[in-house]
Amino acid sequence: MRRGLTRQHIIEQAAKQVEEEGLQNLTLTELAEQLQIQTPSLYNHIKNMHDLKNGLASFSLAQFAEVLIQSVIGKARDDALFAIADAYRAFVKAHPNLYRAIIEVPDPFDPDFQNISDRLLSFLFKILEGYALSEEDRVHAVRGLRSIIHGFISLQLHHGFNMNDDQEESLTWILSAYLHGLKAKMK
Amino acid sequence: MRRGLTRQHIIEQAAKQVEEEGLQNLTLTELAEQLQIQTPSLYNHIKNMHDLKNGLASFSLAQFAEVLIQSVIGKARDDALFAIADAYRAFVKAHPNLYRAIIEVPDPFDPDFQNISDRLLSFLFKILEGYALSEEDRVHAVRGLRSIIHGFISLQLHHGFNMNDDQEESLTWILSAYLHGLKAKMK
DNA sequence: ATGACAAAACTAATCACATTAGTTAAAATG
DNA sequence: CATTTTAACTAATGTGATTAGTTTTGTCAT
Repeated sequence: MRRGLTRQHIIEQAAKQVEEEGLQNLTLTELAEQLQIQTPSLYNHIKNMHDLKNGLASFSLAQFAEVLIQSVIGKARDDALFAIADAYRAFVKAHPNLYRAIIEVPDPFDPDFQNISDRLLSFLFKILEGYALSEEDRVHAVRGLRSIIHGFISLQLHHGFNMNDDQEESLTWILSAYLHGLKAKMK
Repeated sequence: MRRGLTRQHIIEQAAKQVEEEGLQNLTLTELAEQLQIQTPSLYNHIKNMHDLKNGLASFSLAQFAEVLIQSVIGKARDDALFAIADAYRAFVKAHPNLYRAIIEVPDPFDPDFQNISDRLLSFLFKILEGYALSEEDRVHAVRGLRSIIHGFISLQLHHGFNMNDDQEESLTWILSAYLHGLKAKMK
C-alpha cells in the first residue's frame, strides 16, 4: 500500500522517539512500527541510521536556533546575552535528548547542519557587535560565549556537578564574570 | 586453558582499542580476539558492555586527573589555571577518544568514577583558594572554570568552531577574560 | 598427595538490529 | 492507456551482545 510518507515525517517521528527514550535507544525497528511500515521500507527515505541521525540533528538544531533568536528580540548587550543563556538552558531542560542529538551529530559537516550552524554563529556575532571589540577579539569572544554556555549545560546534562545547590544561579554568575572581563578587553 | 586475565587488563586493552577506533567501534568480539579468548569469556570479568564502559571511563579519568594535578606543581593562581588549561588541552589532543569515554560515561554515579571525579573537583577547589572569594562564590567559580575549559574543548572536539585560525589562542583569551571578571568579584 | 571447590575458560544458542537483494504494486507522467 | 518511477513488501544475511550450560584448571584444606 502506498503512503504519503516523507523524510521529514520520519525525522519528526524519530525526534519523538528520541525525546522519550534517548538517542541510543532509537531503533529503525521501532521507528518503522510507529510509522506502520516494515523496517526496510525506511530505506526508501533515508540512507541509513547515520543519515537519519544527521537529519535529526539538523531538525533539532533548527528548533534550537529559532528559540535563541526569538529570545533576544528587543534586547541588546548584556540583556541579550543573559536572555540567550536563559533560552539555551530552557531548551535543554525541555528537550535534553534533542540537545544531545545536536551535540552528537554523526557528521558535523553535513551541509544542512552546517548551514544552520553558520546562521546561529553569525547571529551570536551580531549580538557581540554591541561591544567595542576588534574583529579578532570578537571571534574569541563568541567562542568564549559558546564554550561557557555549552560547557555548563553539557556538564549539567552529564551530571558533572555533584552538589545541586543553586545551579540556577551559577550560569548567570559565570556569565557576568565573563562579561566583566570582556568589557576590560574593550579599552 | 587458564589465563592471568583480569578486569584491569581488559580495560586497558579496551582503552587501546578505543584510542585507535573510537568509542562507538568498541566491540566485545574484537576485544576478545585481541585478548585471545572467546567473547563470552569476557563476562567472567565484566558485567556487560555498560560496565566495561564505566570501567574505561574511570580508567581514563584517573589518567586525566593525574596529568592535571602534575601540571600545577609549583604554580599558583593564574599561572596554575593556565597550566591546567594547557594540560587539559594537551590531554584531549593526545587522547581524544579517551576524553570522549570520560564524557560519555554510561553511569556518572558509578562509585569508582564518582570517586576520582570528587578528587578532581576538590583539587580545582584548592587552586581557587588562592583567590579571595566567598565560599559560595568559589563554588560558582569552579563551575565556571570547568564549563569554560570543557565547553571549549568539547566544541572543538565536535568541530563546533568553523574557522580554524588561532584556536590555540582562543582558550587563553577566554580564560583571561574570565579570570579578570573573577577578580572583580573579589572585592 | 588428593578430593572438593571456585574461578575462568569453553561451546552452543538466542535475540535484537541494521542492512541488502530482489519483488510487487500503486501513482505519476506522457 | 502504456510506461516509468516511487514506495512499499518479503526474505535473507551479518554483526554483536548476551545467556545457559559444560569443562577445565588452579587452589586449598584435609
